[in-house]
Amino acid sequence: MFLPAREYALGETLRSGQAFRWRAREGAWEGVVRGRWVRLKQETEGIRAWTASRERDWLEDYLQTRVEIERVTATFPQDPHLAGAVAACSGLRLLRQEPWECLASFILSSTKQIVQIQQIVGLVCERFGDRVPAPVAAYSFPSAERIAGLAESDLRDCKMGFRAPYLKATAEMVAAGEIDLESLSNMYVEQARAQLIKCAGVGRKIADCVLLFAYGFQQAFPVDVWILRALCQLYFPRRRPSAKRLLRFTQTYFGPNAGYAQQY
DNA sequence: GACCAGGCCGAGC
DNA sequence: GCTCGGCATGGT
Repeated sequence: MFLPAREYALGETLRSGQAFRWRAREGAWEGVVRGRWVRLKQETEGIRAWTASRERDWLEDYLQTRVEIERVTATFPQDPHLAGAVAACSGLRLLRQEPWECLASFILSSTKQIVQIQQIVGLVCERFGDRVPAPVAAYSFPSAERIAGLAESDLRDCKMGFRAPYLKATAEMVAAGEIDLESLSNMYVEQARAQLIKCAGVGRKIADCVLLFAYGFQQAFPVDVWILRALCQLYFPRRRPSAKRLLRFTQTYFGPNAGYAQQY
């Protein structure tokens, strides 16, 4: 099928560190979205997709192809740093991922480099996910129930180290219904963030990643070590802003689409 | 061998 | 309230 999309940088989007399961193969991108294998290829007027399903809503939703990116970047503050970033990454989008996979993946992300996160997530899917229909071996992301039922050692064997008990505890909370991931989309952002932070291994940064990459809360602004360095260098040169001051800056300066600004 | 990587948690001020 | 060490694992 074909998804029309203007100004969409597929490759940049899929390897921008928001999702960890895409692989480049023969000039296309292969991955699994909500249990469906799909192969994507950039074309001038949009994105070509090969997949078993004939429906398209799930893929348009995931890729956010209907978002008019110029309307988003137009809300950014006038600022040479941001203008440079927009020019350098034109067409970059935020995806709309499945919440559980996003939450679990970012629990596994702490103090790991992206290649290693990809490796860990890949192992988890291969070992505990289900095979999905595809021309190559492909697996779904294992459900919270599935992970909750595993031994911590099974998880550690996927090279996730000290993150294993966090992932297991969070999977147990989700499986037991102590946190309802579905319901978060109907909440205010602060309320949804407080829910996520109840999970083991989830603090402000990981919560904001999930709010932004899975739920589309565009005000969420994940501050990782790299963003922190960039903010200090670009906006607070030769000063030492407190964490509180810096947080307030991210929540006011960048406007209603701060999360997009962060990604750029 | 030392140091660091898309943090979080718990202890000690 | 804030700061700081510890936490696995793999790569420079």
